[in-house]
Amino acid sequence: MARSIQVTLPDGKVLELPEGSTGHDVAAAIGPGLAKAALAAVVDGELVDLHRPIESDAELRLVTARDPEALGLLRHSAAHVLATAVRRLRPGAEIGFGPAIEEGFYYDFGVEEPFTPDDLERFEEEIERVIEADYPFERRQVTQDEARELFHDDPLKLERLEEFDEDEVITVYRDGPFLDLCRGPHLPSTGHLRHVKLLSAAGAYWRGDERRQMLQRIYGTAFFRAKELEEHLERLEEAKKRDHRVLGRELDLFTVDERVGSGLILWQPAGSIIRNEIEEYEKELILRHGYELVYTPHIVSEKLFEVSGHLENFRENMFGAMEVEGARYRPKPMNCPGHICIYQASQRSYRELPIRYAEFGTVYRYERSGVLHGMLRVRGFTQDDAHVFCTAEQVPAEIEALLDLVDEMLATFGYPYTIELATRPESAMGSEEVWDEAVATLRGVLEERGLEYTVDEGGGAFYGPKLDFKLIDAIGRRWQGPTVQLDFNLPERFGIEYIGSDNERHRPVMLHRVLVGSMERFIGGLIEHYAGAFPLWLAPEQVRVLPISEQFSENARAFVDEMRAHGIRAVLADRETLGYRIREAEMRKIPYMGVIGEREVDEGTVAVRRRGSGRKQEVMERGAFLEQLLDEIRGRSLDTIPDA
RNA sequence: GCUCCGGUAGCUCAGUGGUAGAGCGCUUCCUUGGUAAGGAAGAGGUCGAGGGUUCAAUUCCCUCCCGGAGCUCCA
Repeated sequence: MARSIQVTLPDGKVLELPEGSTGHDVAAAIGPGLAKAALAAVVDGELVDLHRPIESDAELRLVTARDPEALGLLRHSAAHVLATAVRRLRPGAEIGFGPAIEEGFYYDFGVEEPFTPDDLERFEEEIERVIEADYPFERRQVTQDEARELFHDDPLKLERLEEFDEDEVITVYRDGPFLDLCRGPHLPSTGHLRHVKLLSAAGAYWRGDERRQMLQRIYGTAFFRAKELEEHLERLEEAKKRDHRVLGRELDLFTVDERVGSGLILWQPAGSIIRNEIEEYEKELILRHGYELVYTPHIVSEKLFEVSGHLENFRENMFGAMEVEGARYRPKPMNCPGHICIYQASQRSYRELPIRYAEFGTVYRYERSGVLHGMLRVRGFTQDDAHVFCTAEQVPAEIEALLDLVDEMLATFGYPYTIELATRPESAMGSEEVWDEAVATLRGVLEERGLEYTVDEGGGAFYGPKLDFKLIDAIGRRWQGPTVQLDFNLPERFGIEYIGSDNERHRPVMLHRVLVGSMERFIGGLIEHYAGAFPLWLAPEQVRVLPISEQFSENARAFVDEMRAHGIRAVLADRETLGYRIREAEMRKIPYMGVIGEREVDEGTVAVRRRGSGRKQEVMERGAFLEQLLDEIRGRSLDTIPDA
């Protein structure tokens, strides 16, 4: 007779079951509905298979499709089922890794011939068959020797096996014909899978190492409900429609030209308006916050980068040197050394601190051709860079001020955000005490403000901890936003000093910070965030005035001129039919159309049609409309963003 | 940089071993239109670049350039 064990459920209820009972038994003991819905169990905090025997008294929670763990489980199992299908159709395929990832899953295969889109379709069909067969996922613990035998035909798995420690548990999972080295856990059987979709195939290095074999990776995703999969696919479609490269061309915002070079952005007039508005806004913002504007050159003597250490640490990202009269110059990859030189142009007193230098500094970095991507990843870009020199005591106040700045700025663009605190990495410079103190300072400011944040343990740069702000865009994607970085390195290297109240030399603390990061990346992201429909203050063309027929052109032109005199970017369009012009203006995502016909001329009004609002329109006094525009522009209102 | 896919008119794309097409856009003319495409005519291409095979290459082969999906890396 087996001994019995006590299983404590989340509601505190205790079940008495025979030793070796499984999560499934627990579910069955509670009710048949749950027995059907249960997918896995959390036993003493560990997520395990539903059919894993429970050896001793334990706390247990059952996982169903509704629990947050379930989706990962589903996708991991989907990866195995994909591999099952691929192995059936391509028996020779070597299997690599196949994890669940944020949006789905992937599996890497070593194959002679890369996969084609047709292959993906065939794999999807085969996946359906594997699901229908409803193979149970069977877990088995094996010895190193057994494992080697089982995977003797799978060199990639054998390599992975070598990395196991003596006492480490090795488990394999089987679903039907397919066996994989895997920690698990999995769904009870392949029949629990539903709504699996393969999305793409591309090369990926074995273990992410470019010196190793190139595998073929298949990406897919899976959901419990058809509707969720549908929505996910729609989101992908939506993202494609918002692609800043497509909108950038359609709206004439920016271009690249191979005669200029890869990764180098040419800002067309419409894009330049957006950039200029943002720069003007930010200048106003930071001058209000006590920054001073500086300018530094684009090319700099290489010696400066020897002092700064960039030549040592950042060389592979720097453009090559050019020689002038025997001296070597480099396009600058960062602005900090220049700002430090400005700091050092005179002797500094503690009375001057904090000193905050800001520059829209254009930097050039060599990026491998394969990583370039529209405006998001380029070789030349302009940072809204600033460096704060202050005393250690001033750091908390500086961080506080920065939090205000970030908050104000991100609200202006309509981005919610999250905060990450990155702490000391393995190879850090400076003593542990200095780091601990700095991290504690950052943490203290965040906590005093009651701000939520996550900690990226060991995610700091070698020279200091940082705060990262992540933006969340209109379709829920996360983007790198503002960062603040403490720097223990450059002040040392350059020997920066100030004279304290004690008349002694002291080393100031240096903060690096960016708000938008790079104009290119930020505006690229902004194009996608707004789907090209910029709020009025940023819109390259703010109002298009449409006379109903050419006989009203003159009257309409006068109104356009009046608006222009007030700094409003208004344009007259009187060529084609009214319907045509309205369509054109909608497609150009122009915030306002002003229609002028006989009635409007007689009454001195304008029929205002707002972007995206269809036939709804409002006939307004022209002066009132103009005032409304100016208010909306001055307030940098987000009102004209269509609902995402 | 690597793997795979691609490059034909300003844009989106069709097509072929015998030097090329559509839609949109552009130009001109007609139309003077009340809320998402009025009509007609026309211009526009060294079919990414170079080399090779061939009587003949935009088409087949090679190299390079550029772009895309990823890998790795980052603002």
